[in-house]
Amino acid sequence: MFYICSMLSYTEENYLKALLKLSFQNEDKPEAGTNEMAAYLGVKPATATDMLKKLKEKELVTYKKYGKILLTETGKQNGIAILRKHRLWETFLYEKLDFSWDEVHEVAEQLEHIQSAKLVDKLEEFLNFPEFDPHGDPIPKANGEIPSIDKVLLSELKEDELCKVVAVKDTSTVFLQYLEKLSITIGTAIKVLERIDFDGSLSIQIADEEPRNVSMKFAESLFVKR
Amino acid sequence: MFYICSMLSYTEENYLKALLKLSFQNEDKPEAGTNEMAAYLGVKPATATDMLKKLKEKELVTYKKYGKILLTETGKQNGIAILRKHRLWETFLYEKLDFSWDEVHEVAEQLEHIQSAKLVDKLEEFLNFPEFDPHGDPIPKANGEIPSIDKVLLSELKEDELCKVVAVKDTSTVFLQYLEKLSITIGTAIKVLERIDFDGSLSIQIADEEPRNVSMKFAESLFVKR
DNA sequence: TATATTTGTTAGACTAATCTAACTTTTATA
DNA sequence: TATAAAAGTTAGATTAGTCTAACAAATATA
Repeated sequence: MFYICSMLSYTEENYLKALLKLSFQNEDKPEAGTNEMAAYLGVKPATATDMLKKLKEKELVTYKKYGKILLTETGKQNGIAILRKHRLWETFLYEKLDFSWDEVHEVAEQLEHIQSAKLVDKLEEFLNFPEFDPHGDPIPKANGEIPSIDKVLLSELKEDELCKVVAVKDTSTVFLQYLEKLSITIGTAIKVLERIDFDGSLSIQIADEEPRNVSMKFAESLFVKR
Repeated sequence: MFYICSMLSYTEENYLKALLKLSFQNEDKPEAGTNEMAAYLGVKPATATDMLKKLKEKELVTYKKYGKILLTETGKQNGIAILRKHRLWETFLYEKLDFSWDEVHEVAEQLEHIQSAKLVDKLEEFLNFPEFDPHGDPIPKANGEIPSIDKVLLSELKEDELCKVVAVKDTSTVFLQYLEKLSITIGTAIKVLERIDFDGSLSIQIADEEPRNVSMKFAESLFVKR
């Protein structure tokens, strides 16, 4: 039962991670299409086709011509290992090196490809076995387990409900910087004061501040816990 | 006066670093030959020739057919920037993640290629602006300056001289593990008790321990300060 | 100094990852 | 259901880094 193969290229690792992320996005059916993959990775569909054939050869994905792509168990475990590294490095950058919320991703994209089992495990220990990264996403354990947490979108709450921010759904720089401007971070308390049916926007109270209105798009980008 | 170009490939960076290291080795004339480079990098001479042409195009080295290779000022500054990253990461691994003396190099070889000016500077700050890495080698500053230190080889000392270990010349695993076995680390005090002319070996006292004999090869692999 | 040895270069080929352009299959829709 | 649109594939080319084998230049040595 040894799933993690270390002889993957930088690029192969990225394809596996992309596939894993896409499978999280479409929870019900964790498959992806060639164009979807290509768009996600910023390459042309032709390129993705070639790579997918290669990953199939290595038994990391199941795939046949014109069909959907699915990770095999081995492919999934390898993807999870990369995600684990990514999120541990993000946590390191944020907590130890004072990187801001929106700066960590880009550097972690590079760091996640460093090959050293010892490094990952020591880093995890150094960070005190964190369960969630700076964006609130769960950090897979060494055995591949992924911590889970109850969370709903802010947009799902009813009037007068109280909650705490647990994660961001949208990790774009522009959204993260907006959150920073609003002093919203993981753990911030929010109360829904009013729901505006007209456009789906919400009037909310952030911590103890003055009420403020946020758009439906905003409310659909933030995960909270009731 | 901006020397550091960030558009260097992983491989190009390695060639620059190798050239820099070779130039330290032959202090008097900091040039290198094609075969020397190739051997150092573990590639064939033909490969090195191609790469050197490319580096010449980019004005990182001066080089002409059948001639010696020399770093330009830009090439040197880029090499120093990589060395800086390498040694800072080694320090991080050793001090914060409990890696041993002989484990840090391999992982730092990978980490040194991460591209992020902010990361390097923040890491340096996090480590409290160390001047020397775990092997006692100087860590270049952000401006390219390299801290210097008085050091001589243990083999140069006379009988009855006292010294402290400041760096290792040989960083091979087998030597580092031997040092660990002898409880020698940076800062350890050593007294030369006797020089054996026959084979250049020394009788030394390490800290407060019992006298012990070490070979000439050993004494020529350790840097100390009187 | 003539020749052998060492050092370095060139030419041609390979692999991984990418592209474009043309083609094929699947799916959606009129 | 016929056809247009979307999705996916193939073929052929490109680039970076590497190799081997054959060759050329420089250096060492008899």
